[in-house]
Amino acid sequence: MSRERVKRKKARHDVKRAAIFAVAKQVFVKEGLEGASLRAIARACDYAPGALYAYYASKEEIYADILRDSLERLHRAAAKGGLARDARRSLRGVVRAFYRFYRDNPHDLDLSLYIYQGLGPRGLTRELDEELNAKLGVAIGIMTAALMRLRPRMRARECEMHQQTLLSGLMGVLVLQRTGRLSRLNGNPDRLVERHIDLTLKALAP
Amino acid sequence: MSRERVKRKKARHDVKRAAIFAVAKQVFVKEGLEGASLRAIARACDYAPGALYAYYASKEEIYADILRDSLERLHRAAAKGGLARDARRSLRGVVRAFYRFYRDNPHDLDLSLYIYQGLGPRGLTRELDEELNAKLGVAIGIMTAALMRLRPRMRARECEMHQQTLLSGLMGVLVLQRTGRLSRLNGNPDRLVERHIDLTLKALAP
Amino acid sequence: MSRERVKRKKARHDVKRAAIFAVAKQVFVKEGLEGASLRAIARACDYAPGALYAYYASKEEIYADILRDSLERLHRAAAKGGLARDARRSLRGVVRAFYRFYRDNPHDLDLSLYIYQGLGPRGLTRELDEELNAKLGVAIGIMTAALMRLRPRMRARECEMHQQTLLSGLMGVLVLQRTGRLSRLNGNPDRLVERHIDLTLKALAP
Amino acid sequence: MSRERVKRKKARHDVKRAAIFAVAKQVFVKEGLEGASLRAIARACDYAPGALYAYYASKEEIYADILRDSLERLHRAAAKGGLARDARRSLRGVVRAFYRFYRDNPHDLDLSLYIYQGLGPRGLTRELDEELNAKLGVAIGIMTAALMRLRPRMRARECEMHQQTLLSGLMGVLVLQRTGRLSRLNGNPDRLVERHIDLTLKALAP
DNA sequence: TATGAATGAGTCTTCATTCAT
DNA sequence: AATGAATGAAGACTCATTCAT
Repeated sequence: MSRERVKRKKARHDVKRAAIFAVAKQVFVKEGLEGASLRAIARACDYAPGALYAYYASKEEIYADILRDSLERLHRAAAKGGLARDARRSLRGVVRAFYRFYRDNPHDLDLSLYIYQGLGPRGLTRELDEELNAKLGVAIGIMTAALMRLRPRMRARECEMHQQTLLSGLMGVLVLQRTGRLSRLNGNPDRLVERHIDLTLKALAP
Repeated sequence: MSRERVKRKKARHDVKRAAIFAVAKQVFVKEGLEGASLRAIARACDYAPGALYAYYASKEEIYADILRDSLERLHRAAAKGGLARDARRSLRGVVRAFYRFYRDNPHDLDLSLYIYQGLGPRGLTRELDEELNAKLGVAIGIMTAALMRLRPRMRARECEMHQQTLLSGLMGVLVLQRTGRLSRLNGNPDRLVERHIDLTLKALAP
Repeated sequence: MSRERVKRKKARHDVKRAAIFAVAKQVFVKEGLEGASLRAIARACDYAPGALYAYYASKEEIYADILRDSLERLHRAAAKGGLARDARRSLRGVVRAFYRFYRDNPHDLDLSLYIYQGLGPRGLTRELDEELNAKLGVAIGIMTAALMRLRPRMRARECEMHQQTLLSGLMGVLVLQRTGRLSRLNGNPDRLVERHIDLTLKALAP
Repeated sequence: MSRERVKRKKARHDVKRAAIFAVAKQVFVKEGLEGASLRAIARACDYAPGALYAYYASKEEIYADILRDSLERLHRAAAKGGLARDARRSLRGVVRAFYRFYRDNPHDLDLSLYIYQGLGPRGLTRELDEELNAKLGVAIGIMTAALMRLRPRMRARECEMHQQTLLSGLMGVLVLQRTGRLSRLNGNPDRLVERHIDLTLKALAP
């Protein structure tokens, strides 16, 4: 077979894999992770269940792909959010980007919470787990960078604390919002996030 | 059948339902949500699977009962936590109680996050949702009370904001912890919660 | 529920389990062990596959039951075969019984060969394996007894050797017969077995 | 297409088929009969699964080829084993060779037992069976020859009996060994085979 | 000749739920 | 009130085989 043909075949494969991936993501968005079974995905693709195995070696691999994709989008969003020259604006930008990403893509939040439910990663391979955690680390690193720009001499310990305070704050807002609690309490999630940022900024540069 | 007999019958029924519930709770605590299948619960009760349907219309109803119970325990814990005379200590006590409850009963956290994902097969959830939210409101009210004691003249809006800031902070810590993120970040959940409290206290009474 | 009713229920259960067992044995005889899948058995029983799990906890348990039954019949046959007063006749009787059992129930031969195919017991639990091997040991013990009656002072080592020589001889005949080789070679299995017995008897009491 | 070209094509085809066969044999030796799926073989050949169908009409045909090959190797081994001048040594050599071949290639034993259980999906087996039995006949012929050398005037009937006695003896040892029974009985397969040979030799030349 | 996607039937097992008893 | 048998659908995954390319 000519190089050309091999390439085309590969391309066709990739296109189809991407299509499956897209459908899988939709299924997962519509049905939640538990509903996004191999069968369900296959059905949505008009495939027999076995057919998916030409593209993914296991269900977990599909999940991993979805999560990978999610983390990459998060990363991009955070990076873009932290571009501002001014350090304060940069930090605010990062945190907002983080927050908005999950606010606007609530299923990504579900995903990132669910996958680790139970005691640890459920079906994911050790390596995969590492890879995904690394990806998340990179995204969070952007927040660290913004913090350090704000106070270049800050000790690592302190920086970690601010970062975790912010992260937990915004995560809490997201979760309360996602589970419907915040509306019950008459709260405004956007404002709450700003509030968390303000508190940290005040603590950092009084 | 005489009224009396009907009553007794009802009483007997309730006792048994309570017994089933107690066992179900244990099973759920030991095995987590996924492991607490109807069959598992029935087995633990020394009942045949079908028998449970005399007391609960569906598996979801059992879950609902467990969640109800969870919120009640949370409520009690929060109330107890807020008993201190001193307003600051009282606030700190409430928040800590909230936090510790979920920290020490992580399955309750799972439960409270889970129930809102995937609505459950029946229409059940609408009314249930109302009831459960009301229960949660009561628990949170305790936090409100502590806040108001600290600054009696505070406007409702402001109070809500502080309350939500605290709540989101501690929820975020719990979620990060439960999903294993916090350990990755080298964080200490207890200290983080204290930090959130400190920030709010400082904002309230500088 | 009254004792009586419990008993009857148990009885009904046992009857059905026995029925399933009988069907499973037939399926296995007709289709071989590989063909005797849970589904196939269920189909033959006019059951949904899941229904069998009310009677057997796993496919392996069914297999085990079939094998157990086979070994028990073998044991009974061997015991009956060794009843003769005269030691020589007794030995001959045992060996013949052994041989005839498998000759007349060739599927039991398949079973006993298959189960241990591959490196070891395939899906059987350790305990089960032990149990079944013990059963076989008992059956073989009858042969040992007959040998010892023939030469009461024989050393254990020697006895073992005679026993194994006989056993391997008759097993070989069975296998050659079962795989169609013996007919090709114009051989008579019955006579061959007698020959093996004769050889051993001559060696024992010249 | 010219005759020449047709021939070359055929040759090419045969070469490739042989290559596939070689790989298949390796796979089968490494993984056993169950593990040697079409896909596994294709994978090992660096072929796509479908490609094999250009060379073999079905999986069963591959198995048949492997069995054919197995019998040929057995034949060669037996022939080589019977080369000794001295008739007794020659007989002993043949039997040992037979035994050792299967002892050292236990998968060949599995194969030769398996093929006759479950006829294979196609009608293939009828003719195949003929062919394979012929092959086996040749291998066994070597044993006959050695026997006849030992007692040139022996009647055919008697010779057959000795041959079958030996054959069944060694087959029985192999089967008992392969299924783990012999170790349970504390037996030594090599010694047992020698014993069978001894018994026959003694019967032949007292 | 070879590919590799796709099928369809198969593997065992678990589950919530129903229903005759 | 309680049983437990039974269903039917679902879970992930594998396989031999076919067929358009």
